[in-house]
Amino acid sequence: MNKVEKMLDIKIIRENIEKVKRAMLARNQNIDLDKLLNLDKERKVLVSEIEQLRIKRNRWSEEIGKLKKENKNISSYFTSDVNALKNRIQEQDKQLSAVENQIEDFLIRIPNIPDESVPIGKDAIDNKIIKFVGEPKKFSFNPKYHWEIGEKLDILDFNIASKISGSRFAVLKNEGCDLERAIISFFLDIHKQNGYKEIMMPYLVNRASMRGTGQLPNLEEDLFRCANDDLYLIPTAEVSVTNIYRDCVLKESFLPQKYVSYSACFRREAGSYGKDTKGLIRNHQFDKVELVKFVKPEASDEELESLVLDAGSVLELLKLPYRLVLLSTGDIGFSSSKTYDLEVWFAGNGMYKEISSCSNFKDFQARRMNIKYLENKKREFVHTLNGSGVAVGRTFAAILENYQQEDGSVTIPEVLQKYTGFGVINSKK
RNA sequence: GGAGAAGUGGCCGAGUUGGUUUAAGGCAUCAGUCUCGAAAACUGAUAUAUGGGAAACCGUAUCGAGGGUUCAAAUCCCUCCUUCUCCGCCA
Repeated sequence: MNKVEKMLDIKIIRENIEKVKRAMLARNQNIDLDKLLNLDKERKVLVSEIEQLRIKRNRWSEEIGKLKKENKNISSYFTSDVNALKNRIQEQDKQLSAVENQIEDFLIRIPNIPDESVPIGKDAIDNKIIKFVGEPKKFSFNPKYHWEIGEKLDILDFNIASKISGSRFAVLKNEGCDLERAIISFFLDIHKQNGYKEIMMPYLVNRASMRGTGQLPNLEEDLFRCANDDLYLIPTAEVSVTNIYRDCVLKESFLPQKYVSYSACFRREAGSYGKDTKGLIRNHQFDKVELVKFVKPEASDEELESLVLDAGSVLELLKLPYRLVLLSTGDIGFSSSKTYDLEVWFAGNGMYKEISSCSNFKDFQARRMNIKYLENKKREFVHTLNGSGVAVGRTFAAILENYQQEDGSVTIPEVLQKYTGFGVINSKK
């Protein structure tokens, strides 16, 4: 299987070398593609040499087999040539697998090619704001940060969290628990109404799954790993859900498949030491409702747009102001071809912050995972997409900040009240 | 964690003394014959990847994964994975 995956990938690079080079440049990636192509040529030569040797060997063996069946003397066939042939094949085979390993190592680290509609840019500064939805509320007082509000209401506790686990963890208490569960249920219900099937997946996955969606090998340092069992904690339900169809051939009529999945997510947040150290924004463990789609290639552009609408719909229903941003080539993730971020308004900071990331991976993940479908009796790779629908912890925080009242209480968005059973969280003090 | 059994093509299932076996047989699917039409029956086709070729076609690899023995492995040896059964332990 791995060999298949390699060769298909390299075929595309071989045939579109200039395009791939430009794409890597746009991503600020320094990958020696010429070296890769040389390895590819080397591979080709070795393969055909080995094939020639095998043809010889197979004919020879066949001959011996025939004679043996007829009980004829075969000793004359065992000349030193036969052994030489065998040894030669073994040697060449070793060389080949060394070359293939090098190619594999190259390919697995090459990111996806950005879609043509993605703005070229160095980083987040070159992202393009598409639209604003809803308007930030004007406060007659100085709005507080969500962790201040939450601790005062005794629904968040970071002291206990750091004692039990360390920094970047949160403990939810009292109505905080209700609110968290309410948000999760609300998200799931809305997305199910929009045609997504709910699924609950394992939080621990193997290496192959992480490679499939593209977290490995490059993002290893941002993953929690259980060394004894060589399992990883998922940084997003995307990993478990997208891998459902790894090594599968789907019927055309089966597509599109749309899933919604709640999960806890785990991230080491290596390299973000200074950022968002307080509150719920950047924790090692957080809840998220994820949307995942498997679609036919010609549908994926459109499916990304509808995915963005589906993610945005829950924010609109919660009446949380947000803006939609198209990420530049310098800011999109490793596996993605095109990504929109939804950034929700945080009244405390007075800024928009990411609450959902919706991506079209095209066939990038499908190639890694070998997910195909039958198109006119031919097998083609599916396209995969996913997006948060949306991050639960950040929604919790956004509600606190946007719905805070001057007296320190927080009102609950109307659509959530049937889930929480209450309309306001008051201070107990 | 301990003991045992098994993993073959879309599915079922042969193969177990290594040798014209990519793999019998059945089911399913597709096409054709027959029929007014259908069923039945009959005939034929039906894996994937990759290399060569305009094509017909030819080659190579693949019988859970990886490695080994051999001129030759689905068949022998080693490691790993998965599933099932029994025991133990815990929810």
